Amino acid sequence: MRFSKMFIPTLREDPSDAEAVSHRLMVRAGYVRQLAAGLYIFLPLGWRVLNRINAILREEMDAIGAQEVSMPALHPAEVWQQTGRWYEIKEEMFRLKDRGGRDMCLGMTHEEIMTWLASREIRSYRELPQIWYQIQTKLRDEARPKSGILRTREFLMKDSYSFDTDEKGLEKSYNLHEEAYHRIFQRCGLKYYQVESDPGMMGGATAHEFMAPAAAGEDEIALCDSCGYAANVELAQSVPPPVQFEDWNLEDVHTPEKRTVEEVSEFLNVSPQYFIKSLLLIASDKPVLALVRGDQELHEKKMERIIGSFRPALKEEVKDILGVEAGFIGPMNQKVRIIADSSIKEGVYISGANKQDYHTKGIRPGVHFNADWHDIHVAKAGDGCPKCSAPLRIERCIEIGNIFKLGTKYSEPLKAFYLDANGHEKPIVMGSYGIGPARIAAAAIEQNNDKDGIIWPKAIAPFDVELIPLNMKDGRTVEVAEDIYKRLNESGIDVLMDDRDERAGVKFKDADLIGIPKQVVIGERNLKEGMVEIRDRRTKEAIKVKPEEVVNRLKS
RNA sequence: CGGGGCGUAGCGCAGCCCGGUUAGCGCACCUGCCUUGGGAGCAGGGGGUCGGAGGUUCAAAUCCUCUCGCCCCGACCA
Repeated sequence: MRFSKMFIPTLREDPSDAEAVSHRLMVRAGYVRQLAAGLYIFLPLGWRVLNRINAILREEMDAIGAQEVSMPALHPAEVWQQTGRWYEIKEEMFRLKDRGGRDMCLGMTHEEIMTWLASREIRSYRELPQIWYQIQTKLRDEARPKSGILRTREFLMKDSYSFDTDEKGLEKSYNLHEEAYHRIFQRCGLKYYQVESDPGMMGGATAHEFMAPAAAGEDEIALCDSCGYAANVELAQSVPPPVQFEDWNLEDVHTPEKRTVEEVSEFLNVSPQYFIKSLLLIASDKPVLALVRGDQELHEKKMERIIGSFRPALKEEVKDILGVEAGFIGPMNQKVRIIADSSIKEGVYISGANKQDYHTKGIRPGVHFNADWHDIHVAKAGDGCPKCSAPLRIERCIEIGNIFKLGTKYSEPLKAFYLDANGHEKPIVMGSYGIGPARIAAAAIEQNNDKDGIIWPKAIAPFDVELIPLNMKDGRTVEVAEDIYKRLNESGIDVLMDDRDERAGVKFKDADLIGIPKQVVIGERNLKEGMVEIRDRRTKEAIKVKPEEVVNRLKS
């Protein structure tokens, strides 16, 4: 491809509204343009990258026996009503009516439609297993689109769905995907982790996410370097650092105007881990008192799994229900239900005295109060690994893929049943597996860039090599460039030749910005000795070779 | 949906507080000369509903009200 014939609108300056590195560079290097919040146009370079990623996805999906299909983006409401998601999902779903007044929606995912298809077509265990996939646009009315193409309202997604006769079959399909995903992300040149994830509203029991570490990511994962434990912070467990307790006697201490753990801790000169933080929550109109250690935070998602949805109590509610101001509540002599973090089961603590301006010192859990014990704290860096106790690390990541065991959550309501060998009707056991190609691209940039621009991993770069004839007015330069261009094309190497009549500096800057991993520089200086230069975008190292050797050197 | 910020030429910005020539700068763009190994130089030129609507005023990019859009933080994220 010739640069002069390709639409590559590079920008000299950073776009003002781009924060994330990948966003900034994709706009600046001419890969994407923004149409509106969360809506992006992929320009020729960007589209090439996506297609390269998609080609890898197809190869690896096909390799595990998955079959590509094409699904409508517009869905009738009925299917979504049957699984109940029409009602569960709120503003996130784009809804509309057709001319006949029928309720429709834009597909945010395709469990319903895939299962609908299976329910109509799959009759017998002989037809199973099946894996169907699509690489198509999904639409979600995101509450907050952000970080360029990382979180958009319309996005490409590789979704696959497995259909099996039983759990064992599902296990197999799940493992096939797991392995395929490893191959995919490795081929894409990403650094990533596989972590345990929250199955959430997708239902089902087991789920994993594939996470690419990057500052622009929205997720945090807990990692143990010693045993390999890896989990999304949304569900990660941890053992807070142990505490050497004092043998305090039970007594009330005067703590005037000291309400937060920090304030009381400072006032009494006792570290926060000797405190019990008491938080009053309102769950479906019933108050619940949540207790975590003073140096820990309440994990709302974990709590929600125990008591259902809740909200923090208002100041007045605290007074009404507990009879004391929020800053002085504690676990003793409570009538409300208490859920306490397991990490405070042992020890001697300070907490609110349930009377104004007083805290109680010497509280022994199990002796002075009772509670339901659960893991309700947020795992943080330095906490002990739940498996091996080594200290955990927290890393910020971009979720690039996920795999879920759905079970029969969708097959039952949509009546996707098959007949087993004994003639019994059974629900198909399903799994669903997603990968976001644009997120792979963004993660690759986040992980591979320098002050000059993008440094693409080989497999997903828009081109394999950029040819840079420095002076298009020099006959010899053009002649040699054209010759190398022809040879590269003939040998199946994707090449972009910067044939613009621009100064050398412009071409170098653009080449570095665009980030094609190899550059071949043809300049008069080296041409005098009959040589051209092959440069590595990442290391900036250059080697001189004869023009006719370029193809072979690039192939090796 | 809560909090914050920003809308002035294609891009990046100044001007706005404290109203008053013809709305300015850099880059990009067009023409010519010149130049060709890291975003050159000189000369000339084109390009603006100052996000939109209403109001205050003799006079509004500037003050007031409303509204739309975008970004960031949080909530949310099937």
